[in-house]
Amino acid sequence: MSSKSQEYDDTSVDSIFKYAKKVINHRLRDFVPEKFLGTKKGNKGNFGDYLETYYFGLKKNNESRPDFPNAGEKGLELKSTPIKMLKRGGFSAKERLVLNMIDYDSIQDETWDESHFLSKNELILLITYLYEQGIPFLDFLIKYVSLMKLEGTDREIVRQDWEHIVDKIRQGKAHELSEGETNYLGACRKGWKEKPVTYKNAIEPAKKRAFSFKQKYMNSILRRLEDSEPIVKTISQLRDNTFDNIVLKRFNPFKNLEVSQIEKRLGIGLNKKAKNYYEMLARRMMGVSAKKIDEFEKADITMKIIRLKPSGMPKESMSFKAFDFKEVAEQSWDESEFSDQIEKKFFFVVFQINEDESVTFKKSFFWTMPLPDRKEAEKVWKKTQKIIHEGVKITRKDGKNFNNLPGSKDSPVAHVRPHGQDSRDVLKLPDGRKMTKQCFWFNQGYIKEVVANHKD
DNA sequence: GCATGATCATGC
DNA sequence: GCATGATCATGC
Repeated sequence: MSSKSQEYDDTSVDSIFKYAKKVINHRLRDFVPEKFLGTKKGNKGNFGDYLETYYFGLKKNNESRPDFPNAGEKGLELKSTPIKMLKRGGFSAKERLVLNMIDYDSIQDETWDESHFLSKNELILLITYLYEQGIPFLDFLIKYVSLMKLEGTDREIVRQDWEHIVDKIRQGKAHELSEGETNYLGACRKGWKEKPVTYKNAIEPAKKRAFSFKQKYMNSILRRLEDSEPIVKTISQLRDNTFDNIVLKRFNPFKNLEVSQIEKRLGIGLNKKAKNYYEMLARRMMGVSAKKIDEFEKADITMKIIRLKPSGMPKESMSFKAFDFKEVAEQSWDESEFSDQIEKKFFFVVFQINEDESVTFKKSFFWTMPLPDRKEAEKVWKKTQKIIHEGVKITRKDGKNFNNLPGSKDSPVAHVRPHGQDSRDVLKLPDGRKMTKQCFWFNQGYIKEVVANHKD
């Protein structure tokens, strides 16, 4: 066992993954012992070698088994891959991910399910780092650590690629192989210095090749890793426009457009049934396809979707995070989560439900809650705290739970209502009883007012 | 499995 | 059409 054997359990994928994640935002230099620093130049394989040796404590070997043979069902393979920064901002995969060498002889007897390829590459621990020209590989910043499992339609297309390559080899035509004839999995040249080799059924000797995930495929993997993306991609945009204005302007072309028209214009097809449909749509309208908006994350801006009924009344109240009864009981208003949440900057994206049930984009605007309204919310919170102290009255009727926490009639601004997976999703009250999880909500009427008061 | 934002369902 | 309890879809 290696000196790193204390750090993780090499039979557990979870344990290895957890240990691996600690390298995010670090550089190899942080882990490599002093005496091994500066001995080598930026040689290609070095990043991976150093990572295996000095961080994971693995002995370099030429075995064809995965790097962690005992982890999971088929083992876990460790791979590292570079990405590069694009001039227009954002990142892309720098190169293909080279996998195992193709053995032209033995592969002819393999089936996909029993293939050496699959046994080695079904589950990969992928370490993604930022390549920068002119700096030593020891200083490349590690950006992502992810488990890359070959599954779903990707797996099927890779299988078809694999079958295609193997067929060609069985026909003795390995020398004709090119990367372009397959989709995600390519047979790339490897060991170009070496002479072409001959093999069973060969029509003529063929250059050595390895399986690889194509660069474009690695790009798609990268897209899945990047969970946030900025709205503003270049600095020049910010020279004569504020960030807020740039965001608002993005929505201009969609004003009063029906949502399917918006999708059409954006060239996308979103799942209309998803509960986050409008949130996804709003993000795409801003030119962001990642799950999170970089600037909103950094500025702690809360984006909320509002759908107005024809009457102008929001279709729903606005929910916040479920609260912990004990926390509300013990905290002061100033340290409460709700006071934190409502002091944030909000970004509202408003859609209008029309009489014919079509939905159009109406407007978007930034908003902070005025102090008098925050005072009112404070009252609701304090009332909630008082009721929790006194013991919430819970009754059951028609199979439903009812309680005496502040309702929407008790305040023009906010109320308390359940917010859980279902009625079995409960939390403990300070007195030990259990109650359906609850959260604070902005009243529909209050949101209506906020939207109506906003002049554009 | 759970947290979260969002939405559904029902009674009055 | 509102008030309120309950639940869904997604992401991690």
